[in-house]
Amino acid sequence: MEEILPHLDSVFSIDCVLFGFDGKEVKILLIERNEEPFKDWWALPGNIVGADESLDQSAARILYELTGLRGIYMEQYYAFGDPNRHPQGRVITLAYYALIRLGGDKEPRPISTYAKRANWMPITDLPKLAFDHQKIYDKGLEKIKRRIKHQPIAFELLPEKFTLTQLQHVYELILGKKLDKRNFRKKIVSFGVLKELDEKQKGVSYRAATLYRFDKRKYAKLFGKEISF
Amino acid sequence: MEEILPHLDSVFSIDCVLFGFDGKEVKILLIERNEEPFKDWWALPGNIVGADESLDQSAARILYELTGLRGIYMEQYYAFGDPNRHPQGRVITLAYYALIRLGGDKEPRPISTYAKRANWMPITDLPKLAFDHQKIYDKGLEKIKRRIKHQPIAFELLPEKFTLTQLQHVYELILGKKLDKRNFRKKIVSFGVLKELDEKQKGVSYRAATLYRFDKRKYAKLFGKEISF
DNA sequence: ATATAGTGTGTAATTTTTACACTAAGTAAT
DNA sequence: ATTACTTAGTGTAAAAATTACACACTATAT
Repeated sequence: MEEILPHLDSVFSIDCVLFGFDGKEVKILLIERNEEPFKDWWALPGNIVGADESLDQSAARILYELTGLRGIYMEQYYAFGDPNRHPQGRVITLAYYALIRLGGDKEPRPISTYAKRANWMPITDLPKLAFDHQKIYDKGLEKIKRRIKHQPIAFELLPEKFTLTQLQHVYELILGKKLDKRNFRKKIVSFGVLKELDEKQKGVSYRAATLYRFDKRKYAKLFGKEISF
Repeated sequence: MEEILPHLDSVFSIDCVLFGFDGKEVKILLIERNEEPFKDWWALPGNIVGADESLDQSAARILYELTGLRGIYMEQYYAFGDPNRHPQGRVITLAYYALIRLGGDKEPRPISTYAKRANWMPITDLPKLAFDHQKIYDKGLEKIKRRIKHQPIAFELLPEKFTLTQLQHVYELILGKKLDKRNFRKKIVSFGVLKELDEKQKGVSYRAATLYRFDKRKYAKLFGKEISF
């Protein structure tokens, strides 16, 4: 139930944890603030929700403004609204995470006014974050860990064609633990959402691995079935 | 007559899906609106987030005002913010669900201004809901289904002392499917969070079942381990 | 005493998960 | 062309978890 009350001066924003994977490391995109409060601190990218935007649209816009990317997998995961989380007033923020394959053209653009610059930072070595952004990040990572066990979202971090070792690598980095190669392959293949290609990895100085593709059609059919690691 | 809308970027509210169980049915608490828009429609209880309230506090307040209950298990689960979800302006709402044991003194109180009355309605037979509240409810049920499979929240719907059959009943109602009695008991007991009491059910005209209690201490120790149905 | 209604229990078959190590294939250096 | 190097790719046996399934027990009511 909602009523329109005249007294509010609360601000509603969206903050994004943009997870990226470059083949080596999992990173998130942080911006260096150019404004008080927390000037010169690193922070999660975020913005006020526009008057005519849906929440998803707003999140997508923030991502687009920062990276030039569209059509990225994003998911709302938690609202943070402690009355004191923002030193200058009441700001309720809704957190989204996104999964992005890095490399090539997908570097963040040089940025708007409120940030000096943006950087992909490895999640293994993050700076102190502004506001309650550490908490927001932590919860995001937790959510994504849970999610990756049950839904095939790891593909979103990989190029269209990838090897099973790369896929396993993503799982290991996000879950923060080693997985057994044979069991991993057995399981991931058994879900039947991978399409083995007639193509091999290129440019490696050892035996080239077979490339696979995520098969969205097959996945759609399975939907509802859960997977688990 | 046209209402004059304050000039606001957005209004931020909380809506609650209060799940209750009376031993027979799973119900949710709905209010009958006494104001436009959607006057005379049934709706989820909700309210604007107060200036000095955290989100959890706000949800707890809404629940308290309606039921007089405190200390109830509540969980934030999703924000709804379609620009047109409220006919009179932009209202972003954050949804919470709660789990409540019904019976005895826990009936909803007669209500404040915006609602004529409040009623526990069985989820198997809900009326048309105001705004996008059907969507909010659907998502809440979905979340709770997932949650009940992985965390011992079903206890929140039961009295302190309960029988295994009652517990199974709750699972069946929420998951929407029958479970095997022997397997259910085997599994739920194996988690080790139930304490068998020296007491039997009373007032039944057949063999009385043993009563159990949920053991929070044991649960705290297990935490992190997931359960699954 | 008998009918009734729900309680409480075990096992075998199947499926899933886990642990574990070597050969194959390609590249690079000599 | 031989060798060294590096990662790809594969199977099996043991253990654990899940499933399917039916009947005797116990308390009450008549």
